[in-house]
Amino acid sequence: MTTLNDNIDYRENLEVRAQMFKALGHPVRLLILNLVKTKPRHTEELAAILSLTPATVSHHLALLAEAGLLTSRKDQYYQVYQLVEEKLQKTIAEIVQVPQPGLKANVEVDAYRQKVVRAFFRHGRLIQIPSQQKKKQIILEEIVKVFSPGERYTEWDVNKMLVDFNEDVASLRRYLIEFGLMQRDHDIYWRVEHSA
Amino acid sequence: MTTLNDNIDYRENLEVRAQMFKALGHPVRLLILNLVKTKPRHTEELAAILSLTPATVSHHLALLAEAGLLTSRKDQYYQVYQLVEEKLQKTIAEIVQVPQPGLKANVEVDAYRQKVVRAFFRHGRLIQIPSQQKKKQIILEEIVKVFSPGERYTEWDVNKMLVDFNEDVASLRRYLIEFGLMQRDHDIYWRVEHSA
DNA sequence: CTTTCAATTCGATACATAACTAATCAAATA
DNA sequence: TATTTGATTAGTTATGTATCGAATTGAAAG
Repeated sequence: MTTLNDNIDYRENLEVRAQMFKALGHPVRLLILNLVKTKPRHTEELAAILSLTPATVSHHLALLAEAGLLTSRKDQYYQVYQLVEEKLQKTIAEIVQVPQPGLKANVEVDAYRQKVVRAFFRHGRLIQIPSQQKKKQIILEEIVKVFSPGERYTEWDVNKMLVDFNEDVASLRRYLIEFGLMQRDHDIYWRVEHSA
Repeated sequence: MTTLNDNIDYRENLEVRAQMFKALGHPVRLLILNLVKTKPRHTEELAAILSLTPATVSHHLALLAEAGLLTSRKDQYYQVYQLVEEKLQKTIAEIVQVPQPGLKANVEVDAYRQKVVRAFFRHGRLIQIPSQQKKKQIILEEIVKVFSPGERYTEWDVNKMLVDFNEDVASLRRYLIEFGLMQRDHDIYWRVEHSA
């Protein structure tokens, strides 16, 4: 189960990782990383090389340090910045990847389903049969739930159950077959089991 | 040699890479990448999942696509976005790395040296001996150039050459020895060769 | 213990970005 | 061909960022 705390951790993690990419998302900061890679350097030195003021460079260095890409130490008068090599060894994919792979995704997919369901059902009845396949698929999957797997139904049974959703039972019946959610043999209908 | 065109290419490359990191630098866009990773998805679907308007999601998708992280195709009514897996397989280091490693760095290091030199020399004379080691090092390295490697100088020779820079020849002589740029044996001085 | 000097912080300005609503576009269906 | 509908663009607002000059800080040197 996803608890409230999990979600907070998850969001924060996400922020931290976005922050790291944001730190990398400026040409000056990429230059700084490359300059610091050859050897540790101090603020004024970088400012002279980059033709920027120390104030501006200090700002960029702070962002890089906050993202954990640089560390700094005092040397004589100077604040010397050094690259944290390990941070650069991961692939983009490793950082982008969210911790909970399956779980979260399933919860989220429901959001779209629910939106479609809410749009087409009112008080348990189907306002209108959607013309678009993706939406049709979703509302048919909802409707087919009233049929028990394994049980057999006559066409009259089916009609009686479908009319609760919409007057156009003929279309609904046809679509349920067409989308592979039900099958028929002459007058006998049954719900199709779907594999995961 | 670095030509003007090289520098333009280099800058543009830099911009492109910064742009790619910038595209990754937002929590919503990281979520989108993760959602699209499981399967291709369309704008409206993502909007529903993320509780954002289609317009906003469209904006994020455009940034990700421009960075080459997503491709899209039309499917029925929908614009379906798909992950470009290869783009995520590189390490941060590979992307941060500038094309010209040695060359550029050397040119840039000079910027700081030149700033220091300009600050302490006027009309070829040393205004003042810097107290800070890093700066002292730089100006001494400049001064020592007047001595030819391999040649021998008496203290009187040395003084005569150093007085052109500054009256305080005693200090200059002492520092040149101290910083390992020259060596002496009694009255004979010579310039020290440095290895690369 | 005062002075020096690089680094940082502050304040201001110009520019960029994220979010929404509303308008427009373009493709698929009827 | 007209209509539907998802996607995008345009317009707007609030927030965030990059840059500089000036003021402040704090550590090292005399």
